[in-house]
Amino acid sequence: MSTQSVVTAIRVLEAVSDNQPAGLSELSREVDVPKATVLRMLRTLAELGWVAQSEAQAGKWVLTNHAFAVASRGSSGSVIRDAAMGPLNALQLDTTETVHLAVPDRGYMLIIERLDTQHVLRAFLPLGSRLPMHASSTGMAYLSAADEVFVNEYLAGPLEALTPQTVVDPAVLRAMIVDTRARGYSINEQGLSTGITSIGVPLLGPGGVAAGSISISGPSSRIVPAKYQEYGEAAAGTALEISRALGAFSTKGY
Amino acid sequence: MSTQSVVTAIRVLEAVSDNQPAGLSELSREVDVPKATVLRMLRTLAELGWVAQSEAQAGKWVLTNHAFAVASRGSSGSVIRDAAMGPLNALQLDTTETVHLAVPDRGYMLIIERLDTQHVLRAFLPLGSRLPMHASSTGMAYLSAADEVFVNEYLAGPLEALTPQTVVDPAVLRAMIVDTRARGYSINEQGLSTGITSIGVPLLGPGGVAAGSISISGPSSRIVPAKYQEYGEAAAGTALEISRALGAFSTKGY
DNA sequence: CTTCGTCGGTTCACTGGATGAACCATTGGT
DNA sequence: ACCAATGGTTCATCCAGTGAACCGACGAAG
Repeated sequence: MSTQSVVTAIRVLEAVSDNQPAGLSELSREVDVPKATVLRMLRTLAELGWVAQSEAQAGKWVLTNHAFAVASRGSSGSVIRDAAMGPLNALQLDTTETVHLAVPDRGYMLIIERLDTQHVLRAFLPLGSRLPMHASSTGMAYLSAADEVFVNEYLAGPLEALTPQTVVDPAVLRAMIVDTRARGYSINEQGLSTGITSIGVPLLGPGGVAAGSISISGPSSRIVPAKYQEYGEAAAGTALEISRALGAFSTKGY
Repeated sequence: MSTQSVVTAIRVLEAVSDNQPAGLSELSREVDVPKATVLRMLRTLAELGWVAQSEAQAGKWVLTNHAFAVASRGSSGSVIRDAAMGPLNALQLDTTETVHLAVPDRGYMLIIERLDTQHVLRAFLPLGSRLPMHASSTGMAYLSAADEVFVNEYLAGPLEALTPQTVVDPAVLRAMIVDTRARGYSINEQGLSTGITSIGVPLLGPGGVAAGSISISGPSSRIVPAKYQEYGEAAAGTALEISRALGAFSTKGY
């Protein structure tokens, strides 16, 4: 509506982010705004240190680290991170498996922290990875704590299969969410990546609303069904601790 | 100069980032722009999903995770990350200590990846942390590979001491940079955090320009002088591999 | 070698979107 | 009851943002 130049600028910024080394005409097409305007936006954003011309390829634009710095410093995730790091550390040491901390972003789960296993066989989810909710244990855990409206909306949308094992049937997913609620933790067997299994538990923020989730992941050869309960309960205990720190159960309410 | 509304919007965004749950008047003062304008910016940014009103405290504004997602997805760091993860993984397994990947941002080093040690005694630098260059091994390593102009500029600025051991004398720092160049790695003994020692090596990008750095860190009780050389050389080897992957030495030139 | 299509980047007259002083309603401290 | 903050609204003024048309350069195709 208002401040359309700002809207354009941000859309340009996001377009740059999506198309990494992006050319002017390319961006102009993407955002559907005249080149002159796009260029002005890029110049302005460059002055502010958010984008820069790629040194490798003249004329191509890239995001700078500054954008990342600003976003990560202030992200609402940082509150969660502060509350979570201690307990997560303990959980990682207990289970010896990789532990993730994720927060929701528009239907995806965003990995904002990771504590690694000491095992040689280990998988990586780079910081900033976006995982579809239905294909990850963190996502399903989050959905199990999210309000019905959000869940319905999400399940109504297109659900991509990342592996042959990814569950994309809304009815089945709904049943899995119910199971997750009853059990206290979600289980994802190779739905995100072949050979990887993970266990997720939701985190609650102030007022008891879903704020994110944590997970324990590892190769399916190590994270076997016999361990699900042990890991699930360990993660649930950790999540409870974090949620409490976030003020999920404080009488102060919201 | 131009597109001042965009400038204002971004400045508001950064102000929100810096003051976490920030109030309207507070931001107005910070950015030195009338409340009405700030509010319009906030509303626009909210429409775009970059900021939101805190649920906990009405009227307070916070960054959303979406900002983080956009920035981290497109960050120029992602190119480095892709090139670095493999070699870093090997380095972590070799040394068994915590390994960091950092990129520069306006005089700070930004931690964009971390691979954890398996030791119980371990320190955390949350992902997204900003470390002053002169107080970190990653920073000094970066400076050792950066061009003179940048180094002079940085050393001319205010240099904060984070611990009693932090070196803040420009002349001493300059000597340390020379040493780092000769040695191939930087050493930081408790200059960032008491009890933590770390070894850093710069990464070079296309054209041989400094692009970031990696480090090995751990408690000073484990990272003792006797190990400096071993770790330093291991890190240097890893850095060389990453720099090569980044095209630092490709004949293709800049 | 010429032509064509694309690229990144520039120019400039027009106008509608952005601006900010002054305003209101609430809240909390004394 | 008062005062000084807060978050949020209004609206006349005007200048910043817009975008069609332009340029020179490059690469592929004829």
